[in-house]
Amino acid sequence: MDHSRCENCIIRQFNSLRAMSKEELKKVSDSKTMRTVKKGQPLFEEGEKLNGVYCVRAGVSKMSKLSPNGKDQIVKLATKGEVMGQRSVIAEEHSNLSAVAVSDMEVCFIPKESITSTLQKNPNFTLEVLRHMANELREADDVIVNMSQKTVKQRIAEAFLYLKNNFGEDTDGFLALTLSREDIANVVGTATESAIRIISEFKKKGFIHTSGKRVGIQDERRLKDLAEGF
Amino acid sequence: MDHSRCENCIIRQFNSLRAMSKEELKKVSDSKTMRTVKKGQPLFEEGEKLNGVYCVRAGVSKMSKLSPNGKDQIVKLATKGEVMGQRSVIAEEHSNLSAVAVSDMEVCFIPKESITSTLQKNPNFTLEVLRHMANELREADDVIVNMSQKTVKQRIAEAFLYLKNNFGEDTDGFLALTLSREDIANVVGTATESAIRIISEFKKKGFIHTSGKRVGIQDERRLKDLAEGF
DNA sequence: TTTAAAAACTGATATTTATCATAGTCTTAC
DNA sequence: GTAAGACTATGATAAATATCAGTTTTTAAA
Repeated sequence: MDHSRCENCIIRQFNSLRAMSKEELKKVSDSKTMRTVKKGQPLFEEGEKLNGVYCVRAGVSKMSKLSPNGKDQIVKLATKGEVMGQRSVIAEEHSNLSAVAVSDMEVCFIPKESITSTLQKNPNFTLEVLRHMANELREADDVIVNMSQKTVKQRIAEAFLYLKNNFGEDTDGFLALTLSREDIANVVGTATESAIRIISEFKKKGFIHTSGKRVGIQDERRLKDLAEGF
Repeated sequence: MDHSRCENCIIRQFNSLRAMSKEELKKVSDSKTMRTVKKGQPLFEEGEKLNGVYCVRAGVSKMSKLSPNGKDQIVKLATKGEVMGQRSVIAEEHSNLSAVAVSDMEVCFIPKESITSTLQKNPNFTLEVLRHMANELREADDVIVNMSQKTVKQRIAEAFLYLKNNFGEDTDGFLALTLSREDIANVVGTATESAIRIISEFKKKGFIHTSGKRVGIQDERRLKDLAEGF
């Protein structure tokens, strides 16, 4: 079985492409191009016109927005199954976010015609995309609330729990996805030094253990309590 | 012409209901119920199961989420044309937000069956809803970035400009939508006292003028500069 | 119109977070 | 293996924001 064909791709089950028909998938598969992206490399930039979407087969990308003062707010981490750029293609806008790989990635680029034509013809697909987007919108609402109601300490605790739940741990008990301190700061929206300070504090208190930039969770219970405000 | 019928309702042009067919609109119109909501009254609560959506004909509602510490973050102000509760109905979830009128409202309650059945049958409608939601998602991303990268002062300046652009001014030169200081604080995610202090400062500097809780914009240029970080 | 309640305001202070400076520690490319 | 550059770490300080306590003003109900 040719796993480079969308028809046979398991990843599809995680996203709205599962609502496509066999024929539609064949067309997508014929038009798509595979691409590997090394850690640190960009997939696309804020303001760029996207001619298609990126379906993530492996690895993780940060999606962020740069501010005039040089800070880069990470809005979302896109991982296996995620279709990046979908929002911009649907709204027919230039991208509102930049995407940069935070680990080596394997992605499929799907030209936007494949997507938009299926949106016109297959109501099941459209509905499936709509459901996905409804979920993303709730998640975004939650982030807004967290940003405004939780302290930096709580947000960092939450970020570590999120990383564990979504990307798991390696065999040594460290979080499988290692982010730089700067990226962690940009996820929770604080200064890099503040993030580092709080990470040190968590380590001293025995919530986590670290080795270089790697972080492992030691006391999930207390991290959770902190994140929830006890 | 009967303006209580959706077919003849102008408001429809502002939202995804414009993609409905004549027959679908008739069905919606037969199943809907009109309701007035006084300022301060709730439309629905966070966690509530919504049996339909609310189409706003007049007035404004705040959509917010309560945190354990008692703060209420306002995520969105819904106004004429907005279809409230759509996200929850599509995702088949209980509402993630509460809705409370901030001015006297007139809304139409549309049972969810009218919406979901049209979503199944009319791809144009589904696509239209999808486009709307793609826009809401970008707006939510923008709020996240503002929350984390701008100071409270900048966010309050922005809020006043937003209120002017979206709701206009009355004949006396005050913002047509008057929010309490507490609501303003909850929009920008700060303590009520902090918001009041900054509003006083804006007044002293001549950016705005006030009368009771009402606020009027005096120097839009400088407010804009402040909001953008100059 | 009076009056009680709610909302707006102000000051003092505490806490949180950012900024600047500098030192140590990892990587990575040669 | 080592040197340069990038990242992590920590201290000192400044700035932003929250909290608490109280006063004044506004609003709305009797």
